[in-house]
Amino acid sequence: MNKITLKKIAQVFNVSVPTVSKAINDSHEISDELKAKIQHYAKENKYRPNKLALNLRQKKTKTIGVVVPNILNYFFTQVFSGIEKVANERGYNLLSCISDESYDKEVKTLEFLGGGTVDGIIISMAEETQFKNKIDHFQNLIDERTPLVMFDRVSSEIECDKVVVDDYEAGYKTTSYFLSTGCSTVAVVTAIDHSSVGRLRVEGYKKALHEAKIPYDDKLVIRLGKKDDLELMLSFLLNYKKVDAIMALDEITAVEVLRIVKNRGYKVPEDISIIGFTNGKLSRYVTPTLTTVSQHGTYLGEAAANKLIDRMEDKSVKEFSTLTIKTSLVMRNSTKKSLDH
Amino acid sequence: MNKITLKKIAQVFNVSVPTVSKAINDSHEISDELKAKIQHYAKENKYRPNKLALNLRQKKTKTIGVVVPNILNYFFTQVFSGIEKVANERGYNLLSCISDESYDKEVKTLEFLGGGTVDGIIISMAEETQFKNKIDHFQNLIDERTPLVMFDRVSSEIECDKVVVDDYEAGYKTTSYFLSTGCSTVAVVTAIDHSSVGRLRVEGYKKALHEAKIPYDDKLVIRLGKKDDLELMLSFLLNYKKVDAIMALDEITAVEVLRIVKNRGYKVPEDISIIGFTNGKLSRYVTPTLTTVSQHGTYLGEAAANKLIDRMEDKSVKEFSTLTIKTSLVMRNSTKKSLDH
DNA sequence: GAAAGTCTCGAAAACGGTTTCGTAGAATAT
DNA sequence: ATATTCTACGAAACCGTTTTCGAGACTTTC
Repeated sequence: MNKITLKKIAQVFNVSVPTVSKAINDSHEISDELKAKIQHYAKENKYRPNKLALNLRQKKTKTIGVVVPNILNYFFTQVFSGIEKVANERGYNLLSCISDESYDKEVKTLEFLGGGTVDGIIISMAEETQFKNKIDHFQNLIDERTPLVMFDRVSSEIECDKVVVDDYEAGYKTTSYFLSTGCSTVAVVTAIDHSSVGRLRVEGYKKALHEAKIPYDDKLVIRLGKKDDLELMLSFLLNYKKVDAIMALDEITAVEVLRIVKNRGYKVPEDISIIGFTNGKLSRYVTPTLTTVSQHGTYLGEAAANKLIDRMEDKSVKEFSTLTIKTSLVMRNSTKKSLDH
Repeated sequence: MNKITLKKIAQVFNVSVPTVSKAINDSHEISDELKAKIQHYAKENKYRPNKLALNLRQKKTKTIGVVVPNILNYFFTQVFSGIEKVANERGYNLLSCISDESYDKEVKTLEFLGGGTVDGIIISMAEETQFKNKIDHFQNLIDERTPLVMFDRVSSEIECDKVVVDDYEAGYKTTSYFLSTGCSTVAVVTAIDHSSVGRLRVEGYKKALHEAKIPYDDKLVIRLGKKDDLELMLSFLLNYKKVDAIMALDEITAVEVLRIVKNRGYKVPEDISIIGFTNGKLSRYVTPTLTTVSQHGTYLGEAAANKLIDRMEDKSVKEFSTLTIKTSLVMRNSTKKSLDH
């Protein structure tokens, strides 16, 4: 009373397994009469070939594994939908996993995906992994010859294809924009200072300050740990100096900063301008709506998927490459108009 | 230069494949000396057993397929994390897919998951599937004897385990609460009127009205299609009658309603109270913060996963059952205080 | 009427493992 | 010295499928 297989059908008709296989696949080798009988029986009994056996035989699964750190982040859902679009178009299935920002889960997930389950993997590193800088599990994948594409949160020590956001330029562009609207004291709030992404944004910020001949003041950069209280740290900041612009390195932080700043009686953007990273839904619905940095997640996802599939399908050993995607500012109401022009 | 297999190792040491297998699995049948050599070589060359082969042999994958309609909906991400928690605890992997509310994708996804790829499936129907009421693909799964648990958006025509939210009671409770705060004209905005979930909430709404001896007025229920303009329909509603409470059946709609109502000069909750379904992030960050119906997604996910694993592991044919989970109101600032008590 | 083609099927091998069973030789017991 | 038990490995079967090849039966051809 278990699942139906070729063998069972073969027994029913008293023929061999290969014959049934060929009949079902409409091979010319089998007589029309027998084919008709077998096909009818197969349909009747809802025969479905066993995927595992098929994949084992063909040595491929037509499936891509995608590992994202979390799905509460709008950027990742965007990337994901980009990957999905391309995968669909090019005939691949997606097996998506969430590392939940945890190193252990990431390791377990990659162990699961490796060893034949998928043909290739697209991944963005978990926060904890970047923090610990443990990358053996990626190297294992490479050693196993599983094609790998890393995106956004990548490791420079792993040799593979990569797609990243130009976070350095984003930090630069955002800061410059603040300055062009007449702001002079730009602060940064980051909850991701241990990540390459966060650091690059701050580097860009420094560059913009430098160009404008504004001295860099480390006290203007709030680095939030897991248990730090944003409200408290922000009040220190506001007491420390008359800040008139804040760049928040993720969406939730941006929205929180907005709320706190408003609560304390500041007008946004008249007193303080705010720009948040990740152009998600929250930013569109808060009051005032937030100007954000769009990382073009969908496009990034598409690029990553194409890179991976290209490599999976073309075995010719090309050099690994890194694609850098520019960001753009989405203007809304938490910033003033630029004075330039 | 391809992946390393037992056969390759066997050739190196000039032994048989089973011997290598046993050596690697530390069987007592193999001499310590040979085991040491083989294990060392395997480690050195990063041997990893092929998952497909293993799964084919054991006839199980220790993997659960999860299909959610979308991940932009906070409720589903909650359910997902609940499923993940239990799956982890009980030693199962998760293979998560997104149907993107599309019938075709759902069919393709289930075809992918069926046929041995996973041991069991947890799914919530895509919007389009519910609309078209096509359920053959579910029946196929059942016929294949793949254990199936449906949650939230379920089909009454499919016989399987189910976990649902008590949407009827939720609609009732929400409406009753409005009335208890002194509201008298409660409207409903639904973008999901073709789904069982949406309809049940409206039924609950009707029951509450009936109990309060308020006649049901169909004009107070706005049913949004894909292309309908909420702003326009809402302005008709507000012109039609002096509405003082609005129940919105999903989070985005709730937030939109809030924005539109505020724009038109109404005070929330003084002039109009609002309650939204799905207790997500948006509701916490808009101004004023939104009172919402929490569907306890995480708990639901845990329950669904436990139900599925129980069935997968215990072959004794139990009756299918449906678990109904109660909602609760999360009080915030878009509603007035209850006059009761 | 023999040679050469079709047609239609089955046997065997392959994918990469695990498991059951058999067995040769060594070690132990009697 | 013979019977018995270990020890340490290999053979074979198996999971479910596809593919290559071979072969019998029947047709066609000259």
